[in-house]
Amino acid sequence: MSLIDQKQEQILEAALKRFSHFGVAKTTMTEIADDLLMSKASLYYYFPDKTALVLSVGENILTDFIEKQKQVLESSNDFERGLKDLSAVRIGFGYKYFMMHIGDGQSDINTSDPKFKLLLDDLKQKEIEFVSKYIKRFVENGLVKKIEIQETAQLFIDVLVGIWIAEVHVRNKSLFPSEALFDGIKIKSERIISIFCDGLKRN
Amino acid sequence: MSLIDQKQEQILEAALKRFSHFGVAKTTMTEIADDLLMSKASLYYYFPDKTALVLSVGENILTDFIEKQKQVLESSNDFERGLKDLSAVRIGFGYKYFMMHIGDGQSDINTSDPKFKLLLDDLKQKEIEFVSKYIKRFVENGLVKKIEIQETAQLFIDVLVGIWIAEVHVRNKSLFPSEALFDGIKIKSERIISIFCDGLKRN
DNA sequence: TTTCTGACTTTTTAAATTAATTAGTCAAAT
DNA sequence: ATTTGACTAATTAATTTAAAAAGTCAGAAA
Repeated sequence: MSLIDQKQEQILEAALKRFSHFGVAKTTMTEIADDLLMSKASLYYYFPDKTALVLSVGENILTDFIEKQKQVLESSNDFERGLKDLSAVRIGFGYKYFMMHIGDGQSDINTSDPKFKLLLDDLKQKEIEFVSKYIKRFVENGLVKKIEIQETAQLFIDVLVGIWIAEVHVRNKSLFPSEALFDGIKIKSERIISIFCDGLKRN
Repeated sequence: MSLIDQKQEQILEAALKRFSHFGVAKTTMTEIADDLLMSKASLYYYFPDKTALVLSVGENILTDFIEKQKQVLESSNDFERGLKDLSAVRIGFGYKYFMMHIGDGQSDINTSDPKFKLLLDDLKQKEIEFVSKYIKRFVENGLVKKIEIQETAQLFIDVLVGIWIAEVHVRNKSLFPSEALFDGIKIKSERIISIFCDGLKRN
């Protein structure tokens, strides 16, 4: 890894800490520079602007997010268990990066920026991809009905997102999320997953 | 119906028109009075303040909302069809009264007002009640598994609300809802309802 | 030559001030 | 008992001002 890459890594790390704690809007470039004992101007030597930095941090998180979800599904042989574990991973990430409000509308991040749109579209596409792949395995297994796999995968994710947003948006009036909120999301998600899986079972 | 009640009805009617069209915040008491060719002071003779008027309109809508949903379920003998029709009623209301943003967070209405909370809590309770009653019929029929009925009813509603909010909140960037948005909600809701029903079917 | 910085300018956001609108009241009239 | 014009009080919107943050650059340090 080149020296310049190393420096960028350090910056990304420092930025991530602040972003995930305080959100993007409440984090200034000066603060990040100070954390690293460097000048703000140096920061701008490694990243052309704040957006690029945010985007880079976002990419890292989403790559990790996708990877963890893939792993969980690939290592699961129990259809329902796998989807519940997937849900747990998603909720874990949501909790960890809650302050960044990635892709939930009330975002710090300028979601209208086409670069962010691209990132989120890519996320969505990949999610549908690996969930589809997972479902396909169990269809071929004969454990799951022959269904429109892509549509079902999409629907599954939509339902998880729906429960997430509904809970955060409607119940969570207190700006900061509580443990209880996430527990609630987890329980509800698992319940619907159970029924969902039963609904897909081959009779 | 007494004269005073008649006047109140007229006012409620005029208020509803404005509210559902422009939202509560963008409707002034003067406008409502003008629509009725009466003075604002007269309005205040019949309603103590704007909140009371809004609350009264809200009550009417929610009563109607509950009633229509009940009817649909009571007159259905096909489990899945009934729930899909229920969904259609809900989406219809959501479309009609979208500008009022009833109970979706970004509300015009001061949802922290305990009187509104009461109204929405009551709605929720009644919804769980009639969906539970509906499910119970089919459990007793033997067409649906023996399950935790109340929890399942609640979950069902949560899923519909989730899909609704997720679509409106994430996809609908354009303040005003499009027909396409509601079509999307309808399609997704119906898909998940199908799987949901299959998941609850007795084998 | 590559990396870094202090001092700077520009842009954005927040706070304070002012103006306009709206909610709500009331004495008097119908 | 009901209605209203003329009023005040409270909220909201627009404008201005001040502060903070983003972003630049000539030149120093490695």
